[in-house]
Amino acid sequence: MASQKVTEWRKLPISLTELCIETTLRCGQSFRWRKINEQWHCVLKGRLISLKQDPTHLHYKVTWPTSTATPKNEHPQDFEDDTSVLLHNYFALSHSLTTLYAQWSLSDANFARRAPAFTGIRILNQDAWETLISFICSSNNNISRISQMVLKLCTHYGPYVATVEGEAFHDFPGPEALAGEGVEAHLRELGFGYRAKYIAETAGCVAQVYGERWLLRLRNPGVPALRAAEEDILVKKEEGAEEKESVESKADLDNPPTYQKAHEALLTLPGVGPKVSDCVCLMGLGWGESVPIDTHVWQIAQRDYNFGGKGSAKTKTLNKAMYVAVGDHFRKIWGPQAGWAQSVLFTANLKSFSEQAAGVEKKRVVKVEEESQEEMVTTAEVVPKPGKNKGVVVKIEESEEMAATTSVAMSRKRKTVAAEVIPKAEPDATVQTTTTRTLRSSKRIKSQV
DNA sequence: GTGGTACCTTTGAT
DNA sequence: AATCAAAGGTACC
Repeated sequence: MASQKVTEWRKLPISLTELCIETTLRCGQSFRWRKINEQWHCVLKGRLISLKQDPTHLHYKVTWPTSTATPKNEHPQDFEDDTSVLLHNYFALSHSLTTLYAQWSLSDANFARRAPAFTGIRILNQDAWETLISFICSSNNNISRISQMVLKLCTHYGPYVATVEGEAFHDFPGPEALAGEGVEAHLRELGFGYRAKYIAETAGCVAQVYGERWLLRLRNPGVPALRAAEEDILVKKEEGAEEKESVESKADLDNPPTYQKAHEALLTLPGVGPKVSDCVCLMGLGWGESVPIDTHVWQIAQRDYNFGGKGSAKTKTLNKAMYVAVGDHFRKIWGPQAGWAQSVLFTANLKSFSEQAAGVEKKRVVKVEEESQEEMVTTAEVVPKPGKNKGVVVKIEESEEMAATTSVAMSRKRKTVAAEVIPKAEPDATVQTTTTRTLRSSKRIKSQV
C-alpha cells in the first residue's frame, strides 16, 4: 500500500456547464465511481483515477498498481499523457455541451424548462464490455443496488489496483473472468438474482464465441475508443488466429457498423433487450443517436410529449412499436445527439435529484411570476406541466406506421442460426435474419465451444 | 404476431 | 408488522 505509485495533481481546463462530475457520475451511467473525502475515485484501464472539480478546472491524479510488473509501469511519465487522453475520451470532451444545450433548448420548450437546473451532464464514453454487463444488471433494478452488484463483480473477479482510505479498488473484470464454470451459481449467492445467468452466458458468448473484438467492431467509427490504441491491441492479439478471422476483418472495413447494426447485434446476447442494447450503444459504443427508453423516459414521454395519451388510446404500456416511436420522436426533435439530451431529462426526473429540480424550479417560478401570472399558475405545483409545448406534439400516426414496419423486421430475426454466423457483421440484406435471442440457442452456442 | 406474467432482491411506502 | 409496488427489463408462453 505504501508502495503505490501516485502522480501529482494535474488539471484540465473545463467549466461546470461543460462538465459537472457531481451530476454526471451519479446519474446512473457509470456505477463504479465512489466519492471519498470530496474526491471521486474509479479504476479505468488498469489505473486508479481520482477527480475533483472547481469552476474552471477538472483536477485529476493517477495511482498505478505496483505489483503487476508490466513493462509499461517502468515509465510512469508515458501514462500521465495517456491518462489525459483517456479522460478526454471518457468524458467525450470534443463535443461542446453548451452548444448542444442551446440547440436542444431552441427546438424543444420542455428541454429548455428542465435543463437549467441540470447543466454539465454529459454522456460518458465508457468501455463497451463494462457497459454491457452493468446494464444487464440494471434490469428491474435501482441505481443503488446496481452499483453494489458492479462492485461485487470487481472485487470478486477484477484485478486489484489500489486502496483509498481503506477501500479497495479493482478494475472491471474481463469477459474471460466472468465466463468460468461456477460463475452463475456464485453470482446468485452474491444476490444477483436471475441476472446471474444472463451475465455468465453473455460472458461466455463474448469470451468464447463472438470474441472480444466483436464488441469493438460495433463502435461508432467517428468516436475514439477509451484508449486510442485499443483496436490495435486487439488486432495484434488475434493476428495469429485463423485465416477466417482476417477475412472477416477485411469484410468489416467494407461494411462499417451503423447504430442499427450495433443495436441488432447486441440483441443476440442473453439478458439484452432493446433498452439495454441502447444503453450500450449510447454509453459504450459512441452512438449518440441511441435513446434508451426506460420506465423513466417513458413516463417523461407520456407526461411531457403526449405519448400514450388520448390520441393513441390502445397503447398504455410500452410495447415494441411504441419503444421505436418514442425514440424516433426524440431523434427528430433533438437530432444526432438525442441520447445526450435524453440523459439530461432522465436525470432531472430521478428521485435522487428531486431537490435539485425543485430548487431551481422554485427560483424559476418566482421569476416567471414577475412576468406572467398565467404561466405561474401552471408551474407552481410540484410537478410542472408543459406550457408552450404545442410545437412538439407527437404525430402519432406517422410514428405508429414506422414502428409497425420496424416491428415486423424485428420479429423476423427470431430464428435459430448456427453459432458461426452470429459473430460476423452481416451484409445489409440479411441483417434481420441472422440473429437470435432465445436462451436455448445461446446455450447451444455455449455448448458448442 | 401481440400482450401478459414470472423472474431475484432490496427498499420505501401504506 | 405485514404487505406491496417499484426499481434505468427480458424471456417466455
